[in-house]
Amino acid sequence: MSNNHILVIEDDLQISQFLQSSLKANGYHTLCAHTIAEGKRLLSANKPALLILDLNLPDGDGRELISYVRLNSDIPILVLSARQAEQEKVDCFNDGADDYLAKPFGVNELLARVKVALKRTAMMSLRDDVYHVGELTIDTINSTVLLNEQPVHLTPIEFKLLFILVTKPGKVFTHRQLLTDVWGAEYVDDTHYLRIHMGRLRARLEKTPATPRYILTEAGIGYRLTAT
Amino acid sequence: MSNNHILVIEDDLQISQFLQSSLKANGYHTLCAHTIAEGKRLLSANKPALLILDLNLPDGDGRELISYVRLNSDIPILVLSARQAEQEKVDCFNDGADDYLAKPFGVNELLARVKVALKRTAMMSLRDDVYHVGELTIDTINSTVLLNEQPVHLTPIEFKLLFILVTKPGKVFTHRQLLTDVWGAEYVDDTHYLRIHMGRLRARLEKTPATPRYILTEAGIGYRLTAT
DNA sequence: GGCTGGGTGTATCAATCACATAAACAAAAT
DNA sequence: ATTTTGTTTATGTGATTGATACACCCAGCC
Repeated sequence: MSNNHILVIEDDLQISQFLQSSLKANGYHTLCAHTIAEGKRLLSANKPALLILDLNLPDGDGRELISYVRLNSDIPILVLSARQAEQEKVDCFNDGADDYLAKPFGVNELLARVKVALKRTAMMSLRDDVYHVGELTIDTINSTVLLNEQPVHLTPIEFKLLFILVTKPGKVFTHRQLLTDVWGAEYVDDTHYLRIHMGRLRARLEKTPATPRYILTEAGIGYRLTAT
Repeated sequence: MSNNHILVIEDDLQISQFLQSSLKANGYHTLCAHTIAEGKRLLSANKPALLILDLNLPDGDGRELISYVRLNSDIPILVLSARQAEQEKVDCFNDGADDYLAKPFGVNELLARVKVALKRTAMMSLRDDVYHVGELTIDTINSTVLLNEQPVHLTPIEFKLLFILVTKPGKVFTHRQLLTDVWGAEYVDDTHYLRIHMGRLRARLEKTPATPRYILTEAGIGYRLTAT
C-alpha cells in the first residue's frame, strides 16, 4: 500500500540536500527527484506519504504535476516556491495543493507543516482493523476474510481490491483509482484486469455472482461495496 | 452534527468585518466573536465547520484556545497573526492548528486556504458535493441520485446533464452549452439529442413528466433546473 | 375555423458499448 | 510444485445510445 516516505522534488541541489537532511534528522524517510519526469516515476514506484514540490523545475511547471497527481491520489502536496505572488498560491490550491510555503522559509515551520499534513492523513486513514459488511468479516491485520464465520481464501490482488473497497463502504472507486492503487499508474487503461479479478472475487464472496450483494458495479465509473 | 458555519474570532473590528464580508461573498455562513470567552460559547453552541482565529485577543492568548478546542474537536483551525516569528508558528502547529497565516495576507489566499481545509473535512466525512433540490439529492462524487430517499439510476449522459444543471440551479443553460459539454463541440446543432435525453431524465425524475417540476424547458434557449 | 411551421416531447427499433464470464496457457511468484 | 497472475480470444447479455418517425402545442395567418 502507501509507503511512509516523503518525496522531495526540488532541482536546487543545495536546498534539496538541506531538506533531506532536516527531514531525516526528524525521523522521516525521504526520496528525492530533481525533475518532473523523475518525480512521476518515483511517485508511482514508491507511493510516498507526502510530496514536497518546488514549483520551479527544469522540465516543466510544477503545477502541471499537481494536477497530474490529483488524477489518482489524495496524497498531501506541500508546494515550495520562490515567488510570493498571491495568484500563484491560489492557483496551486485550486489545482489541489494542500499547503504553500514561500521561500525563504524556516525549516522548523516546514517541519511543523509536514507534521500537520501527515497527522491529518493518519487521522483520515485511522481505519478499523476489522470490518463487517453483511455476512462478511474482513480482518485487515491478518488479511483474512470470513463469510458466515467460514474463512474464505483470497489471493493478494483479490484482497487488495476488497481492502480498498471496504475502507469506504458505499463509496464508488473509479476504475482509474483501483487500477493505479493495485497495479500501478501505467495500467490505467486495462479495465479488463479489473473485470477479471472482480469476477474472481465475486466467485469467492457471492452466493450468486450474477446478482452480487456486496461488490456492485457502477457502469462506466467503477465499483463499490454495499454500504452497511 | 456539525454545522456549516465558519467562526471568526478576531478582536480588530475592521479586519473582522472584512473577513466576514469576504467569506459571505463566497457563499459561507459566518459567526463572529471578539474574545476567547465569546468564542468558546459560540463553539459549543454552534459547532462550526471551521475556525479562523486571531492570536492576539483581549482576554488571553489564542494558543490557549487552540489546545482547548483540541480537547474535544477535530475542527480545522486557521490561525491569523500579526507576528511573523517562526517559533510562534511552530508552537501553534504543535498545539493543533491546521494552518497559519501571517498578516498582512491577501483575501484570496485566505479563501483558498479555507476552501482546502473544508474540502479536506468533506473528504474525511465522505459526504462531498451533495446538492439538494426539492426531493432530489444529487451526490456528484459518488454519482448517485436520490428521489425521496430512494436511489434513482441514471445513465452516464443523464447524470452529466443533471450535473451541469444542478451546479447552478435556476440558471438557464443553452442548448449549445449543454451539447458541447456533454457531447463535444461538433454536436452543437444536434438539439434533438438533448430533447431525447432530457426526456429520459424526466421519465426518471418526474412523477408527471408532462408537467415537469425539476427540469424546465426554456423554449428556443435551453433548459434549467428549478431554483430551490 | 383550418392551415402552416417551428420548437418540442416521445415511442420504437437497431447499433453499439460495457460488462461478466469462460477458457487456455505462459510467466511469475511462493 | 503449486498457486497466482498476465495476457489473449471469444461469447453472451443487458444497458445505453443514436436514428427515425410521429404526435403535440401554440403562434400567426389566410
